[in-house]
Amino acid sequence: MNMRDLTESQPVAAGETRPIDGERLLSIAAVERETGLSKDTLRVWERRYGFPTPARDSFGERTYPLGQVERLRLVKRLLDAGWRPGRLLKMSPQEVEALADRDQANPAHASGSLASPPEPLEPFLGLVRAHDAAGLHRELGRMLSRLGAYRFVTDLVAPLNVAVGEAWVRGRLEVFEEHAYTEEVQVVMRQAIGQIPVPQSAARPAVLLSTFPGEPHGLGLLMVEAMFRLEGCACVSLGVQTPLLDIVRASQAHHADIVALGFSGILGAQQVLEGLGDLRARLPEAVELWAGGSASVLSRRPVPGVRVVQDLRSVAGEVRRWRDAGESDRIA
Amino acid sequence: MNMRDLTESQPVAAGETRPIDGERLLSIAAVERETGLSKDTLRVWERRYGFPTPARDSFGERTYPLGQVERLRLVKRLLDAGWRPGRLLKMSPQEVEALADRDQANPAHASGSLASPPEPLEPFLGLVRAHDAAGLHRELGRMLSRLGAYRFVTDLVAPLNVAVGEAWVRGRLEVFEEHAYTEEVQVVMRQAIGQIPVPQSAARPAVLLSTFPGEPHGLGLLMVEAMFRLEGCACVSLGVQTPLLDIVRASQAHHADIVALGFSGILGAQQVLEGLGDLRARLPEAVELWAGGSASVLSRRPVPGVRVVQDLRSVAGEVRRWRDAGESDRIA
DNA sequence: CAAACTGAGTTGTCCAGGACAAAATGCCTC
DNA sequence: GAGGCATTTTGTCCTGGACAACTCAGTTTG
Repeated sequence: MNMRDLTESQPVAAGETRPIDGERLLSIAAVERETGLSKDTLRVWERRYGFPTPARDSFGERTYPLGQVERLRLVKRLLDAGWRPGRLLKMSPQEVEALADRDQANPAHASGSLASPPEPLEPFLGLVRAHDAAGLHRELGRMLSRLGAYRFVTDLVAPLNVAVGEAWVRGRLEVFEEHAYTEEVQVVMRQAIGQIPVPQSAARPAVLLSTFPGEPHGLGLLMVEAMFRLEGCACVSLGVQTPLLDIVRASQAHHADIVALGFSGILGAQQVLEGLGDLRARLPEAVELWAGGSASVLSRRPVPGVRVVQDLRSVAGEVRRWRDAGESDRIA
Repeated sequence: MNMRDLTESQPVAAGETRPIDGERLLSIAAVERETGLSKDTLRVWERRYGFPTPARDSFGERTYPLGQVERLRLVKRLLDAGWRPGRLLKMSPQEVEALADRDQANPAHASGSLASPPEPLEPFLGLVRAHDAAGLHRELGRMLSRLGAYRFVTDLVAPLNVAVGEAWVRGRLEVFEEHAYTEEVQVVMRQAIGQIPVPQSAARPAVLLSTFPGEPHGLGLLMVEAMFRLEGCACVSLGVQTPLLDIVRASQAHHADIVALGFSGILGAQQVLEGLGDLRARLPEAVELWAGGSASVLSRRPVPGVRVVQDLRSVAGEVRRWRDAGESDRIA
């Protein structure tokens, strides 16, 4: 049993093809889970680009060696960074890896970041890389106390998320490191929300928060929730991945004035636009539909009747607008 | 635009087939998202059982009317409760609905619940049904203070989860109600964990917590985390849905002694067993692999080298066992 | 010179219908 | 009833074709 080989040394050795005797091979379903690439995509890549090249088991079903799965994960990462599969899959594994290392290489999505970040982020990234969960927790808690909930969210967590996301697409961070980071930040974010005074029960606007199915990123949701709470809104969060029909029902049940959805960019452009359009048509006109998050589709192609809130800081102003506008035409 | 029809009246009218002019139809991908049934399954049901019967758009692609999606959601719910599709799909919509209402109807999975629940659950279920998120939060917080973290988890949250799960399969609770409940309980659970004193940094055993991809249920994870923390273990949670390979890497990076995974029963039996076997083979022998949760596969078919922890209460004993056994053969 | 258009190439998803392992069920024996 | 064996059920995987949606480079227009 070459358990050692698989667990100990992990030199991100992409591109090995040999199905070593005794090596555990992955089914196409397993590869879908590990990489996030759909079965359809995996099959069509094989047909078109000649990669991956899974072996077949005794039933004629695809079995992927670990090395190819690693390479697929790398390709997926670059795909998310704006590269196109046709080019990546024609390159040799070495070339692809070199590409991932280069910094400004990303063809699209040139990060027009702020000139000077409001708070230094490096110490926190260092803790993530050092796998010091307790330390990260401690330091985040300290910053929350120092900055207060509002500035903690806008000046630290938001830019930190961007930095972590960028580090990830550049291969500076492993998936599990990003997971551990997200978890720790969530804990402190909930703490931050918990220390905001609870508004009176019938506070308005009443906000319903969630994400679409397939969108597992809940951190952005927590950040907006903090913003809404700081403005004295009544918030109900459904957590992530609520089916569309249930969002509609929940908005009725909770008498929501605003339905706020988060988008991280994982969902395809079409899914986002179709979903928002669909939801818009199913919600009463009086209920506002807000969409936010890092997904670039939102700003590129506006959906009628959907308010795009890119910056967390603008939530306050938008809530004020809602309240000002409301006095006249709302009766309830 | 018959927006009204779609948003206002929701008589759970299953089984209507007419594609009303102007009604928004769903693509197969959208139905997959709404129902949780895979595209393959939807197509094969259509072929075999004659339901659903989607219309086709101008490109020849399936378009599902809302009524059929509702019926599919109902069928999915009964499927999870132990019924078989062949029978459900041959029945008329009315028969299926009647089935959902009946109580002890469930053919398999007869809930062998405890004789007397330690705490009365009805008040909490009432708050869930009344969509009183703030009230639920308040009452849970009160119970946390009254019972302390340990009894809060074992005597209230755990049975409450079971009750909510049962109410859901019986159609007593909507999906969004379950989402709102889960979210609120999570908040209080994190609060509960936060009030447990932090162990010294090098505390042992070091526990890594997560779930497999496809397993989005994170509440159980929080409950075990509370149990571990109460025993003075060092916990690192990766949140839900971590790819297998990343669980392995994380366990190395965090020097985990125990990898604990949660299973809610959403994942298929095969996926669970294959995943656990695979992970077992990839983890060093010294690292223990614990599996818990409501998934029935765990108890039915044990995986060699995987410790099944069904009851939250037994975590304490198991940790003690680990510590006792450790003195002799562990060096580090 | 920017903005709008156009056409070629790329890419993910959808389709049909066949196949089969894994799981569940029913049947038979002890 | 408990335990082994045949049968049915059921989800997933297969092939290979099709095409809408998207990207991008080149061109025209205001």
